[in-house]
Amino acid sequence: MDFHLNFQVNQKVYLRDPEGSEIGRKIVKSAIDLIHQLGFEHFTFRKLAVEISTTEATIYRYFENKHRLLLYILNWYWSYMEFLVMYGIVNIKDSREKLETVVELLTHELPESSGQMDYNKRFLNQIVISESSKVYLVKEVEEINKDAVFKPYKDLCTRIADIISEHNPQYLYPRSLSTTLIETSHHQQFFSSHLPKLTDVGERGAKDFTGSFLKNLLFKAIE
Amino acid sequence: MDFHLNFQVNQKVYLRDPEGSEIGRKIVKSAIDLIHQLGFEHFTFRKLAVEISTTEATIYRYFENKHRLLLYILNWYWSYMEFLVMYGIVNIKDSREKLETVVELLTHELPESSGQMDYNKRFLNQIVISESSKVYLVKEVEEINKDAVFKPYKDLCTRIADIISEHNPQYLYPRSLSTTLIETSHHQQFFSSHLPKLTDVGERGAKDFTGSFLKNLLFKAIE
DNA sequence: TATTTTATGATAGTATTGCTATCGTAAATA
DNA sequence: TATTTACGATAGCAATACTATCATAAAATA
Repeated sequence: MDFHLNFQVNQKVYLRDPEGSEIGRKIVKSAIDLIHQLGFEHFTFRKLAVEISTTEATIYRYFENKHRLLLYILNWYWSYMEFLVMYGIVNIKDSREKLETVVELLTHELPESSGQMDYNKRFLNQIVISESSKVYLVKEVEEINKDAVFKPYKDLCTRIADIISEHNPQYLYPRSLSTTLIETSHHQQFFSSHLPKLTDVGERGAKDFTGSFLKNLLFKAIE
Repeated sequence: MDFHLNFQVNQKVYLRDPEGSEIGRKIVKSAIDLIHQLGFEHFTFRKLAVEISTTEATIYRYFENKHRLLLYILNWYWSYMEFLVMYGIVNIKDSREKLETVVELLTHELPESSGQMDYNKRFLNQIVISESSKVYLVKEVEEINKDAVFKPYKDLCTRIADIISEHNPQYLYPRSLSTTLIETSHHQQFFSSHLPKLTDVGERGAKDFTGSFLKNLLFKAIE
């Protein structure tokens, strides 16, 4: 049996659905490669256009600007992560075990899905770690938020918060703890790799270390 | 008695010391106002030059680019915060009380220092919340780090980590918990103000809420 | 006091970025 | 077959991110 994973990204994020055409899919796929390679600040539509042998004009027909393209990529990631969380905890009865699974998912490489969505998962993971906060840490955040473009992030937050509340209905900060897990998984991984003195990573790998730290933090907070 | 608070920012951050001239001080002061007003992405040296009636060339003689100027502002903030932490816990014996003081400092407005450094503290606080991660979340982070320009952040991290270890010498992640407190104080305040559904803020103010959440998180983690 | 250094302003210029507009053509659709 | 549409090609423009040069005023030094 073969099945498709299809995450419908909010229409407000794009001008023309990139999933709907060969070139659209190439834009997103190559954008992931190029943002990973150059960093978001040095990434431009012109460079992307050269990379995939098309023109800036074509890319602008799909996305208003590079911020929206990054938002598209992150929406896809957040939706995928929510799916992985739901898929990962199905059949698990113990809420503690569910939360352990969540932390593992947040701190380890994305699985190579068998589907046709052949984004480079390692690059995507790096982008989430290094660039994701740039989509909301902008002056226009509230204006942007009106289009519900952060819904996938909020949904993921809610999903994890629900498991936290299931484990401890008395805990007062399930949503904040949920976003703290997500954001902390990013910056602890980033610091572990690039500014290790800001962490206690030692000789361990960034992902394992971050996983241990987060589990400790999480369970102490709610148990 | 009157005394000067003077934080010597690492020389690698600037080309010419802005503290050493009238126009240099005006550059930093107005940069804080303008970055707060426009957001870092929309902030440019040209706009700053117009604002203080000078030329781009003059500003470029002080700072290589706007990233370095932001780094200067944050170095000043981190040094000031380290001072406030040291000053705030002096004479306190109880390590728990010390940590409570730290969280208060991290989540509340900076005091208007009596000194001559008349940066707008409210704006500075907002900049730290919204823009600080942009100085390290860049592709060139390791190259930049070689100039020790993150030392004030690391010093602040160490200072808080030391108090954590004082309170609980067995705790395994004092530095990571320290950076998590700092970073979480930023994004929980940001989310509380702009994307409140990602938090449990309710009717409370962003700062009080974040303070409560962080204290709960911190003491559960180490006690 | 004379002289040199230094800081700034004025002006110019260049490459890149971010974005819009127009037009022709090929492919898909009606 | 007619018509819509998607894309490529090309042009262009305002803003950004710088760099360079030169004159002058002020400050430091001889």
